[in-house]
Amino acid sequence: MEKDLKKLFTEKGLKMTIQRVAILEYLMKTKTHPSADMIYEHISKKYPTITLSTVYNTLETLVNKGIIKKIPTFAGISRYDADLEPHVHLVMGDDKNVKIKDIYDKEIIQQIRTEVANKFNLDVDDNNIYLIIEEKRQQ
Amino acid sequence: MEKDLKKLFTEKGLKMTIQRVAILEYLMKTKTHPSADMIYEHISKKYPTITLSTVYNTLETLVNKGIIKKIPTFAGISRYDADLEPHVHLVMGDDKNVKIKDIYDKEIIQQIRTEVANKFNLDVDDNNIYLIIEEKRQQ
DNA sequence: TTTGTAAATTAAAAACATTCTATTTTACTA
DNA sequence: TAGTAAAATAGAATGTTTTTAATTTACAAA
Repeated sequence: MEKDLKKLFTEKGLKMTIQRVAILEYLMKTKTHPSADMIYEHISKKYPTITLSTVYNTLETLVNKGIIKKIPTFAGISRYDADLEPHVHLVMGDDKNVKIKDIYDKEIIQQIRTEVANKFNLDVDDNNIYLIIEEKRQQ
Repeated sequence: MEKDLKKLFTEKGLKMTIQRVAILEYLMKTKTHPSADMIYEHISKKYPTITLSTVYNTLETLVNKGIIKKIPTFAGISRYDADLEPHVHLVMGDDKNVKIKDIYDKEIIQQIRTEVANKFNLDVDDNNIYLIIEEKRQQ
């Protein structure tokens, strides 16, 4: 598995560092779509010298290289996902409690793509679609 | 028209102030889905004493009272809309250039609601749906 | 295996949008 | 018209993310 990561990093022109491996492996293992801070909290238990800057920088690099996905939320805090299988992110909840679900249903994805995206002449990947559903506000 | 606003504010238990009227009227007039800062820039030309805090506070109040909508984006900057006609917000572009389009097509809205929202047992209004399509990243 | 160097990590500061606090001002009721 | 609760203001504070400058590291080439 480490070999696979080595290959992946090399292909993308990235050096393989302890920090990058730790972050990517954690993201690949979890299904919680963690934030940068959540990732930092988790990783720093094993690697106490890692900094939050590194986590942010690493995530940005991995996103730009197409290795992971950055998920927008209404709470102003991005979440991350290493699952590149085509799927739609459904973001729900409220500012204090963001909930993210994955929609793998190909029909739904296809419908959204053809009915909405293509209507506006957009060239989108299946996994660049985020559906944000805000819960009703009080009063 | 001012009478209508007076009625609206009173109904919602809000005092009608110059600032609130200016902000709401601007939002009702424009179709640009402006950010708090854009609204501040526009309003402050006519009312130079208004502050950015007031714009934020007012927007928050209007959102909580259901008078306007707050639109999340991937750029970490919220945008606002006074159009309460049921429609879906399609958020596109990139961090530096957010583009928002309105989808009024009832069929599309209904499809997203029934196919996606109801599948997850969500009780959503038609205009609480935000579809964020991220453009492909470089490299 | 060692060395050179570009790339990555670090710590800290800065940037940015947004919220909060304490004070002053205002809208509206009586 | 005066009293009062609500709103606006100025400025500080917050929280997330980015940037900067210095140190450390990965890895290619000798």
